[in-house]
Amino acid sequence: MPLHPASGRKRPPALRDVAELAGVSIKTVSNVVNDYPHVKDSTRETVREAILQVGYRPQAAAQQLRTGASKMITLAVPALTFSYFSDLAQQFIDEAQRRGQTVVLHSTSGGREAERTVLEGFNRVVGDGVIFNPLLIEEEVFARMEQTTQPTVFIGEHLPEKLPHGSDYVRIDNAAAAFDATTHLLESGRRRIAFLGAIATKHGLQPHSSGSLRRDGYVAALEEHGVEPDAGLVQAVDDWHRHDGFTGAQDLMARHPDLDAIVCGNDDLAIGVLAHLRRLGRRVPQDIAVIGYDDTPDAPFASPPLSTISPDKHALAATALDLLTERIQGFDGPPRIADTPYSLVIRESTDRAAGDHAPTTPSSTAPTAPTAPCLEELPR
Amino acid sequence: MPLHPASGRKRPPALRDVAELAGVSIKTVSNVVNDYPHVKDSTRETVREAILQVGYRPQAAAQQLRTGASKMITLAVPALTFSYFSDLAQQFIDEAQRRGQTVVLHSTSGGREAERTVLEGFNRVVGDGVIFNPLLIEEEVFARMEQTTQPTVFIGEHLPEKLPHGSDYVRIDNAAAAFDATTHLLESGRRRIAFLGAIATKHGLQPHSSGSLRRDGYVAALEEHGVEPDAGLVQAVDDWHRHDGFTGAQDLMARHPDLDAIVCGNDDLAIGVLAHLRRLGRRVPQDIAVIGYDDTPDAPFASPPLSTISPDKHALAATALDLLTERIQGFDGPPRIADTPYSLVIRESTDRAAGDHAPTTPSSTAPTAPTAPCLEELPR
DNA sequence: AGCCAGTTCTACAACGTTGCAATAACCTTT
DNA sequence: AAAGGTTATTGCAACGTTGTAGAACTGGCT
Repeated sequence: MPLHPASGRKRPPALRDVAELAGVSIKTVSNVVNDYPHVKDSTRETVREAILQVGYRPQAAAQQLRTGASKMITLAVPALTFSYFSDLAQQFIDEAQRRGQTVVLHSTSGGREAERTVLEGFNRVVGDGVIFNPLLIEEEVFARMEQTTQPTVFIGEHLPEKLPHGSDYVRIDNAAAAFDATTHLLESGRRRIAFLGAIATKHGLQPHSSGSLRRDGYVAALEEHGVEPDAGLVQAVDDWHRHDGFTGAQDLMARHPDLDAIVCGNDDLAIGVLAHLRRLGRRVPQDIAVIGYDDTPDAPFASPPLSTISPDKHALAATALDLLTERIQGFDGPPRIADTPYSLVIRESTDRAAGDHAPTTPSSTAPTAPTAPCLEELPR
Repeated sequence: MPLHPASGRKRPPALRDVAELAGVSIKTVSNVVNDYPHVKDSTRETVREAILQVGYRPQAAAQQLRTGASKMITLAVPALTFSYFSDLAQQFIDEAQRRGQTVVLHSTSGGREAERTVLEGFNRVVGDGVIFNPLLIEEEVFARMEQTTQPTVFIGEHLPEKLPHGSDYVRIDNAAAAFDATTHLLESGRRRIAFLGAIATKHGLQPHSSGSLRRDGYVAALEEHGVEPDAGLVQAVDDWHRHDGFTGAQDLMARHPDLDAIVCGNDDLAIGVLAHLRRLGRRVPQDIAVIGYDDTPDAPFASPPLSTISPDKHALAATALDLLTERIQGFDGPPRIADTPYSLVIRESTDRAAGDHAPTTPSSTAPTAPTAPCLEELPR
């Protein structure tokens, strides 16, 4: 029972222990482990046995120290309690696993300090690069950064004017998506359309947050269709949880009982909105339409099933990992920006003819879910 | 621009670089970084400046190699697309962050192979210990394991007869919780109570899965109240997603239109069930009661708000980390089993008098959610 | 001056791994 | 039987860090 010199704890088996047992050099064992071709078959066999016998497994730390690469990447998102981020995290984990990488997960829990820590490279180096979805961090903090301290890919909507050197950015064109969502409502005849989701918090308004971008798309669509935007129809919320949707709808409906549609900043908000409308006795979609954003797993099971913008999370994850990998492998060009596709998913919550047809397949993103004998339409 | 000898990539600043700039020894810099007390104030200052100037950050890998500890722990769960697991993961991340630890997240995505990989210690050592929530792994695989290859804490319900040496187990008494849930229904006068959630898949039935334990509690409660359990009222499902709840309810209601309550294996299933009942025009809770398990963030926003078993996820995470930390610090006693509390949360879906009172506060688990000016009751 | 007790700083070694270069063993071919 | 080539194996050094032990100072006391 060998002890670690510094800690006094049991030391896990190392190459040395295998080598001793197999009667070969440490390097030979290393060669076997790494499938180096020039090893005699008989030796390889002996070593393999010894490995099993002592239960050897390579120490990632030593490999990283020696090779300079850890095959680990850090993913920093606000909080897994948002279904959008837990879905997204799952995509990253799967995609990384496919590439032989391991994901270290950091949650900034929406705290500005936590985000700054991420941006400044944490307090220690762990992993080869970072994928970071900021929410709150101020633009000026970005601006001050001349360059990143390790390969970094930003995701999300918090676009700074100028990315730090050494970083890339993968986004979804939020304004365009919100434009499409709003256009869909306009084309189905809605005219009094509210927007729920501008963030006005104790922290002050976020100029580049997804809320503002989506609102811009909403406004643009109205203008394009000759509908005068009304600032009173843009409802601020404290946060983007279901709960905020509920109270937001409360405010909105009290002030504007004549609304015939609400564009929501995300699905969680929309689900809260639906809950309030149900309470008011407003029928969705007959009296009022509701559309969300994110296509969370809840959306098809909301009552009624929720129309929404469905970002291609898989493409987002894959693209971000591609860019990050290039950075890790030494690419040192200027910051790149990649746009990722999205689609408009129309379900019952915006479909006036609902209940008559609409065989919508809920798009399940769960990896193990069967391909769905599925749920056609759900009554409200 | 120093290159890494083995990879040819840029080498991040190390203690050496700081030492050179500050004109002191490497060890002195190390002492400053680690707040060793016997350092002259002036020296400390010089070194601090040099650290900032070169942008030094400690390399976790080298620390781990030297000290034998990485301050990282691995969390392996089936999939973050289940709200239960994303909530739980968030709890672990927060709690670990509070203890200065970082979480490496593995997703087994329900695959048996992936789970076996976790159990066998992955292919390389990363982090100081593992928290593992198995779903599918066979009991015999556990039984064969004499001892774990690194400190391990199991969570979840898949209790093997005998834990491997070096591991602990934190669980929630599933049978008791399901017993309580069922008793609640019985006491409010329900008699034709079905159970949805036994897993019967291509993989075969899972003897120790949470589904079976919960079913056992359900059966026990019926017996205790003199209600004859009816095997026909136990409905198997392929998986535990909302979708499966929908189709499961379909089967169940077709065969037993007279049901007056359904106990669901988890909240996602229950939400699917609610969707189907709405479609059938059954009123919940007047005609039929539905109760879930997990208290996911959706539950209070379901229509109607869902009664459920609320496991104390925070206690679960904290306990698991406590036990794991003890193992990491050298505790080598026999396997321990810890039970974690749960509570029965009664919302509208099981409350016959619903709509009249019931000022239920949705228990939001989101870290940033305000303490709720809240949603009283929601109409169905 | 000489000595001790503290404080401040440093040299060394080792953690487990792998790239490099060198050696040793083995076959061919002359 | 020696030269040349290929295959198999190995020793060395270094990645960045920190525990240990000890050296070099400082100041206060006899």
